[in-house]
Amino acid sequence: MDKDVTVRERVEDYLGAIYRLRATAELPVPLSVLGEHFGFSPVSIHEMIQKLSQRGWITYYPYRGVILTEQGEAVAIALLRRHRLWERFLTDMLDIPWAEAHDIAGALEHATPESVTERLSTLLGDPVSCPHGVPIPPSKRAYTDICLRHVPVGARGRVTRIAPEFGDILRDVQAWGLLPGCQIIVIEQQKTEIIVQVEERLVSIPLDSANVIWIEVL
Amino acid sequence: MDKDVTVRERVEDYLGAIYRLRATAELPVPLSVLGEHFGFSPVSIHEMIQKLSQRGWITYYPYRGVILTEQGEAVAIALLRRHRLWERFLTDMLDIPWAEAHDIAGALEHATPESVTERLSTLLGDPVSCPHGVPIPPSKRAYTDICLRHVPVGARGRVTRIAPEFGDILRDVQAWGLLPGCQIIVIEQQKTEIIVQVEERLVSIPLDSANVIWIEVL
DNA sequence: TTGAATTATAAGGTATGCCTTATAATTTTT
DNA sequence: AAAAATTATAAGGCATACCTTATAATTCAA
Repeated sequence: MDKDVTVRERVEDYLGAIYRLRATAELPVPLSVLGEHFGFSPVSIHEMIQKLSQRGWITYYPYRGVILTEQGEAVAIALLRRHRLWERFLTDMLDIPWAEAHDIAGALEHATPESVTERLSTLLGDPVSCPHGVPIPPSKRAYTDICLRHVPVGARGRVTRIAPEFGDILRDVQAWGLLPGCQIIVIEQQKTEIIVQVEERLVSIPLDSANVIWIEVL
Repeated sequence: MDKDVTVRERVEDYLGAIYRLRATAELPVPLSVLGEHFGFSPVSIHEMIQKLSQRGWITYYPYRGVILTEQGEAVAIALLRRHRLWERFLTDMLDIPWAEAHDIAGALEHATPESVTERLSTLLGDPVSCPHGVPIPPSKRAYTDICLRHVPVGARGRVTRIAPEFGDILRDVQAWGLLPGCQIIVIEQQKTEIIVQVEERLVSIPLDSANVIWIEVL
């Protein structure tokens, strides 16, 4: 991996890698997979993961791996969008071979503000796939639910999905009566947990779990 | 000045700054001028200057200032060229205001390999000045041919190569009699095609094809 | 020529992401 | 249940460009 890279770039690269590695790896993405991808030592990966977790980009499940938070995913998706658009520009308008374009896009994507991204998309005719057919993420998220952690206190909503589902989360969700479809009200948000009203009961949900429960706010 | 910047980027920025500050400052450029430009402490500037000097980018005259070596100047000029070309791209093709374009170009310029620079220049019609009329340094490209699309009307030249060769281009080129070596005169340039005289015949060439036919102007 | 201003240098500090080595905690396999 | 493998954590290091403070060398101006 590059040696000469900015802090912000590294953060983006980590988030982007986690986003893409979801496809090939299980969820959450194990640190070992990240280590292999970057070619960094397990200790270094672990260190960086701690920081990303502290800063709210990812949720870290020790001995299991990481998943992106809503914000982390937004960063990763925006990055990927910039990447694909630059790829198209380089191949379509500058006739640069795809393999080379991929690497160059990997550098340009970190130097591209939102305004340029969207105008570039327009210039290219708003393409929906990269030169090899891989989809380009749209500029705005298509789905309308947000994860429970970010539902404001007092809001009412309906559980839409549990994702990613792993470990004991399904069992917990069932115990709490939080299956998809049921209505909830967020009562209180604390340091480590969120208090939610389900039917007539109050349930206390750890933040980690709140990260994988998705709500459509009503 | 930016805080989050790569080592290589910082080196380029120093060389670029020295190059530009020659205009306003005397020669050699005093470190105090550099310090003011970057907003860094004199000690930091001095430290960096030592390193640049050791690495052969600049010559340092203690108590006087610095001048670029031949290599250092080459780096600075190439950087400036990339900068100006990105500015033109951002303003001409993406309609981004110049002030903003300047800053964005300042980021993109560090992520742009030679190949992209030259193709970008071609795409823009090999402009010779930035959006505000400041000259764009020419590339010292080894090859002397330019692509047919940018050969001025009336000019005479010889076909040097077909690149990149793809699709049916070779067949078309043969049909037109435009094989490498043959002489041509550009008669007329239209929206979608270029009229070229080959031997005694007039040939109409689509712009797409004109992009891959390279001419040495005589 | 002498004093003031500028410039150079030395010494020590911060932050960051990477490294290695060693040990502890947990999970997985036998 | 015990052994093996994986994962986490602690401790100490490296490189880099910036910082401040303090002192030495040189230039410039009176």
